[in-house]
Amino acid sequence: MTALNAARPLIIATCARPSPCGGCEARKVGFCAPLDEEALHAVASAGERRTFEPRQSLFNQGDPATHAFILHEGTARLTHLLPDGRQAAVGLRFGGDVLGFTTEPTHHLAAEALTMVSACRIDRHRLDHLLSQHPLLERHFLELCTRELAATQDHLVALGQFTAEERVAAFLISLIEAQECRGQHGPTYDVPVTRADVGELLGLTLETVSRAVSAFRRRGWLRARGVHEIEILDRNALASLAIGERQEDQ
Amino acid sequence: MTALNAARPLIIATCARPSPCGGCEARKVGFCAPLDEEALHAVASAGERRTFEPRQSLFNQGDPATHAFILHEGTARLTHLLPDGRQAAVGLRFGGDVLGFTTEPTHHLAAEALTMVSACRIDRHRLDHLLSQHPLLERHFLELCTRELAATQDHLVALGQFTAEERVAAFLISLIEAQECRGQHGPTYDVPVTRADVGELLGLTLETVSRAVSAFRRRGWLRARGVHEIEILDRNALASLAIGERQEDQ
DNA sequence: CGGCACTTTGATCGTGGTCAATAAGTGTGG
DNA sequence: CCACACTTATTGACCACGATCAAAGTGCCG
Repeated sequence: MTALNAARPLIIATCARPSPCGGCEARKVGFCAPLDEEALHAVASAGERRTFEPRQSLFNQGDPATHAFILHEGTARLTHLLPDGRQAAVGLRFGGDVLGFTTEPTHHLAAEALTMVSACRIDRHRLDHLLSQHPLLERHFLELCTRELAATQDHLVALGQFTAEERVAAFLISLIEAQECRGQHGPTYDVPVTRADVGELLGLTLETVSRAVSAFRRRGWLRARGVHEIEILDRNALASLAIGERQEDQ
Repeated sequence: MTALNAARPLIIATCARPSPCGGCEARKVGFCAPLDEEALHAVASAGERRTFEPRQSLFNQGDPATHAFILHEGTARLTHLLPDGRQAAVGLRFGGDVLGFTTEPTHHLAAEALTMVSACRIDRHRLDHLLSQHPLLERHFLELCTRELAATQDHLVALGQFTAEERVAAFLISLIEAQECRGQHGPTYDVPVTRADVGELLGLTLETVSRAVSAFRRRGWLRARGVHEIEILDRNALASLAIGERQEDQ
């Protein structure tokens, strides 16, 4: 058993990562981070800026995959609907992430805004062309995709092996980390999703999610500040659950 | 509810896909498919061919990610070990797939051979260099990564929403499809994994996997031919479970 | 204030986990 | 070739975690 693995919580969330370079807001994170001027301009002019209301969909499952989206502001989630009506959420996406970039002719997932979202909608063919024109851009896409894959694999491990409380803890920790990556610090974080949304992300019912949060609150690990805001009181306790160290204590 | 979604089973398996081009065996599928002569030669000479016994590991969780592997022959699996000893499997990988290609300094997953495996081990820096030299190669990597992501998302949906029998059915169907992609046809397929392995892939115990297979056998959906070989008798029944149409019938 | 969506909590049930015993393969050496 | 050890698979009995069903409770917006 190779014990010393750098354990990390499930990441439903942060695929794009911050980069040290400064400049305009949109460039600090993810997609726009290390691109040269030319590529940046090419992408901006090839795409079309759009905004979406909360719960509005960027694209639906089954839609022809004619466009990809680059998320600038806000939070979105990717969902999959099963033939019998069950719905699963595959992850959350934030500023800097790319959505709907697929090799298949139709979107296999739907993308839905959770908050106000501003995104750049770009034609797939034009994007492919841009990728072959700008090696840096293509490299950047490969890196984003690799990270997104790693995050999805973490999520998969969590759904395969974690208990309900571990999953909820992992969700909270990765939500926090996503916000810290984007400059939101302090013990208070906002939770832009309902209990039902969290349930769909974690393969749990909304009641089970609620019970887990209540249990954390009862143990003094967190406190509710308004409905969609939480204050973390014992991050270590949550983090320990979130990486899959079984709780021996109470 | 956009009903007409092209439903597909969970794919723990096939990321590389066959390509129409002929030529040497290694080129028919996945990694080596559409590469130009030059890139192909460059990769072959930069990497080092290695073979692995069943249950031998290509790399371990926590190892420095100094090399990536291109799988030529055989089946491998990617696993993650939790601090408390629980183990999860993230997927199976076959000929043409790339393993251990990560942006992080260490491998977060382990890769283990299930059958005899022949793979090409290549230094990460040299690979990065090759990628920037050969746009076709980089494009190919991006495509593989995108497919692997889609497969992992399917897997995730299955672990989030499927019952035990649905998961096992989905596993069998995707195993079959992976073999058909690689030229193995006929109603008989081999299952290069133990019940415990399947359990780790599906977030189930080995007993539950065994019960599901027994149930399928009892219903006349399949028959065991030797230990690691099954004959599919009613593929439609399995496929229906595998895409998440709830079984009304017994 | 009413209406509505979301959350919390409780009671009960069922799927799948756990523990255990047996059976069936698989490989090794006598 | 069989005996033996060992791994893997099957099946059963029981139990627990989380789903389901149900009913308050809470916050938000018109």
